[in-house]
Amino acid sequence: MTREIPKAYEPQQIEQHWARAWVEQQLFRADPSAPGPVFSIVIPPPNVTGSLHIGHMLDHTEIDILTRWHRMRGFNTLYLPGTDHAGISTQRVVGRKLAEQGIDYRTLGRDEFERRVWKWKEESGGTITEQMRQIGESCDWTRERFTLSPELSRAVTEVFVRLYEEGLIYRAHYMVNWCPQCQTAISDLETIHEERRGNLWYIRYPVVDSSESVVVATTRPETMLGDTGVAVHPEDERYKHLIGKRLRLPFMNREIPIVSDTFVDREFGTGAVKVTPAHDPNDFALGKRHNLPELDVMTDDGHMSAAAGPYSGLDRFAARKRVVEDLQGQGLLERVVEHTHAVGTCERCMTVIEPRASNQWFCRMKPLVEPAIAVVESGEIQIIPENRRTVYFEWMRNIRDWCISRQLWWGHRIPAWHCADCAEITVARESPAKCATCGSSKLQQDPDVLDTWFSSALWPFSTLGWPDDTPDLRKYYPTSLLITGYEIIFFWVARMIMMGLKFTGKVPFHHVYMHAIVRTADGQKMSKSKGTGIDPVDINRKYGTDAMRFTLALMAAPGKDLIWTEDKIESSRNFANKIWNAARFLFLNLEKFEATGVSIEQLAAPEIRAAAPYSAGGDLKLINCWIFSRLAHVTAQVNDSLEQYRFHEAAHQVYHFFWGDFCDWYIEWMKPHLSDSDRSIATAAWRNLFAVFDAALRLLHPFMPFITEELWHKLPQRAGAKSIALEQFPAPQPSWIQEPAEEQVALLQEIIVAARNIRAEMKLESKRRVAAELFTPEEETRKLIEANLAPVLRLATLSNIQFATAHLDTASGAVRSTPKFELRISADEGRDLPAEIAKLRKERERLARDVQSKTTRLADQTFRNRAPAEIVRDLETTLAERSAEYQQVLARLAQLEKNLRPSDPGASAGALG
RNA sequence: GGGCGAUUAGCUCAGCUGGUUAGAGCGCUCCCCUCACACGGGAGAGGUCAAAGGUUCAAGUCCUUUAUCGCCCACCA
Repeated sequence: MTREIPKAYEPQQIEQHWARAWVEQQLFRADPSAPGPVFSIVIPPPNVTGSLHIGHMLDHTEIDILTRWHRMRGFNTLYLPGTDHAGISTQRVVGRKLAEQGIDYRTLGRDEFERRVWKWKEESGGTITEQMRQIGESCDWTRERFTLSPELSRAVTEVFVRLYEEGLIYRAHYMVNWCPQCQTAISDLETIHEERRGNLWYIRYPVVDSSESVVVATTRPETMLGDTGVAVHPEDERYKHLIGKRLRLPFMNREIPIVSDTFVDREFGTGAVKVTPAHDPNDFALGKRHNLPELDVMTDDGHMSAAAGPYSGLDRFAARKRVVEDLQGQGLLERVVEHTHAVGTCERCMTVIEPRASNQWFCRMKPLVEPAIAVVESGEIQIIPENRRTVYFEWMRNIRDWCISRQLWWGHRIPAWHCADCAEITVARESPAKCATCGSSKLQQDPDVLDTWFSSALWPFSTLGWPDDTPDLRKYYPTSLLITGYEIIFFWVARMIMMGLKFTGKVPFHHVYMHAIVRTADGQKMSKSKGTGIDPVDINRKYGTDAMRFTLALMAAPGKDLIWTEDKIESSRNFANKIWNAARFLFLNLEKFEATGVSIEQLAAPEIRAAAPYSAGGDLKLINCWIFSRLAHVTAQVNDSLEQYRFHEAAHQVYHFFWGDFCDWYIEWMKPHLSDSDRSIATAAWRNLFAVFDAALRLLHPFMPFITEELWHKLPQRAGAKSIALEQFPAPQPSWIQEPAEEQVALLQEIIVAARNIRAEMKLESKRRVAAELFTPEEETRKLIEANLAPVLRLATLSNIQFATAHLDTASGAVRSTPKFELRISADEGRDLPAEIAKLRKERERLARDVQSKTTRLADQTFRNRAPAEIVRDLETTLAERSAEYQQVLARLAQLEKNLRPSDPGASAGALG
């Protein structure tokens, strides 16, 4: 048999092959009738027109790790993929495309435009899901969903109608955030407040039939054209006498009243505030209280309307400039003061939003909030990390009604019809034939569509077939977990909880894991618009998907933002290469072994499949006990870490197990035995090696699905099996954990490292075997070393070890010691005495400090009285050990210094004296 | 204006419920292209845990204050 395995891991073809195979075989198709506990998760649906960026990769990686991990542990697992129609975002993208072709989308008309967007969706909407397939996410593609599909639209309509019937959805004339660029209302959450430097203009309004005047301060002088009043505080002595009088509004020749309202802050500006009910939320409320008329002086696209008189037709910012100039010209501008204040901008296009009173649909939130708070308080929904709960509660308790209508064409059309005859509204699931109030058939559907987040709020149950009672819904709802970024806790998470409780009576998920944000090296948030996004597909081509996944996992400590740098993925790429080469070692040597006449069938014996350890004798027994014990430990730790969403811990654990324990120690230790002339030993060694490797691959699989799948299929014992993804995650027996074996191997490792350390210091030729002497205070230790002499000698490159009966000195060689042993390598040439002395001195200082502090500590009566007895006892033991070590070091140092420079006054021993 | 978080090795970060000598990756130094891997092996150097107080027998870990830097929320013109 020939196995051609390239020297370096080349992920490209392998990944593509498996990505395709997994989808084609429908490997991850969920079966609601299958047994096992349920693990279900719905994807946070990305924008259909988007493409994956590294930020997506983080939650997709986390989701996929957990999904694969659960699946391998026997859960009935569903990972449901899908996309969001992303109203404003998509409409803007397509609008821009059309504009590039010289087409103004408005001239196409609504139906045609919608057709174009659907076409666009068909053409490019697959990008993101194709990327997901490429990176091997283990979703059930047969259950892919789209928020604007007929099925999900049906759920949206159902929810809207029910909420309307309960009076939770209403239509009202109210202040909204208007984006003049997108020409639609947007919600509070979709506006971004930016601190901007501006001015506070002080404008004088003359009092009618009087020589007096009132000065108001404003940041937006152009809105004065829409002023319908001026307000002062009722207790303000400066203005008390003017309350009820009228002012003449410059330019507009309109008389407006002075009203009193406690809302006014006497300290700010002049204590008199102009009131523009149509263009400011506070003024809107104030205007309502005082029956001031609304006067909208702007158009949908942010220009001054006919109501703005002489300024009609001007852009709002041009109008501001002109108004200020004209005020100045008429001597009505008192003064101008610099003033920084928060300006609301549209999150999509960054245009300054215009607060505007208009007719919109709203969803009443208060009645939905209470139960949604309760389930988080009770822990029925657990938010991780916990400190995000506060933010959630805070927002929920101060929630305001949600403006759900958008003046767009792309989205779920509001199922409401206006009657031309009686002006009443009919809300219905199906297009009604006549008006519910007057029976007229002159009905026209409301032109608005719903906020994208309205359908997103239903995602966990609409994707499973709601409002029908489907097997999927029964089996997989509530979902187990939601993983998403903390930036959408309000947009999405909170609303899903409210809607889930309202319409299914159940929470939509039990856990919410909020991950952090991926940033660039200079701390910027990754985003395409800023050009700081990194295309994961490029990264994957260069380093491999597994490397990227592993890198993200290594960085993903809960609640911490992570910074993406290229060197990190290099290190993960190297790890993949390490795995590859460990496999290469196994397979290449297996060929040689096979040549000696042992068949693969023998290796593929059932006990390997069960990963039965300890089948060999001699020193093999210890090392095998050790590696299986390590495996058991690490598996337990990985399970524990993943249980708590501590991905970084889990990733570190598998990394060090594979690279450190398995490659550096186990394989190195086992090498000679794999070709032992005693065939039973060799076979046993191979069996154990393959068993560990097999388990290690399964342990690694959730993190690095591609390379593990590829290598796993090359394992002789796995010939013909379908996929590692469907195999069992390592489930070690408790009996595999053997603390004594772990301690014993750790001690042998220490001896080997000590020897290597001396060799390095002496600059011995790397292959030259030298003799060593060893003193151990305990007979047990000596026996252990004798029993494992061959591997110790080999790994430490020693020719032999002679056991000493007394403490070792440094006279004839360099010594390394721990409380359990002292090791000396004697050499005539190559000793670096100054280096040894430097090292010992440092050791001396360290020990002196340590002994000192421990002595002081133990002398403290309060410590002895209050600390747990165990702590005191431990400390006494360590102190005894340290003191002994310290004495040894002093003695050795004295010797060395005498040898080197007997007359050197700096060579005196002992800091403690 | 509220709230949350960060400050640990040259760099990027771990360090959960306080208890031996504070860890990792990268970088750095030295040795080695040893028949899996130079995307490698071996051995090292490097930290008064932002500052000051406090709680405690014991603090990187808990509390307070300060400094610096982030983020989120917020209708005061």
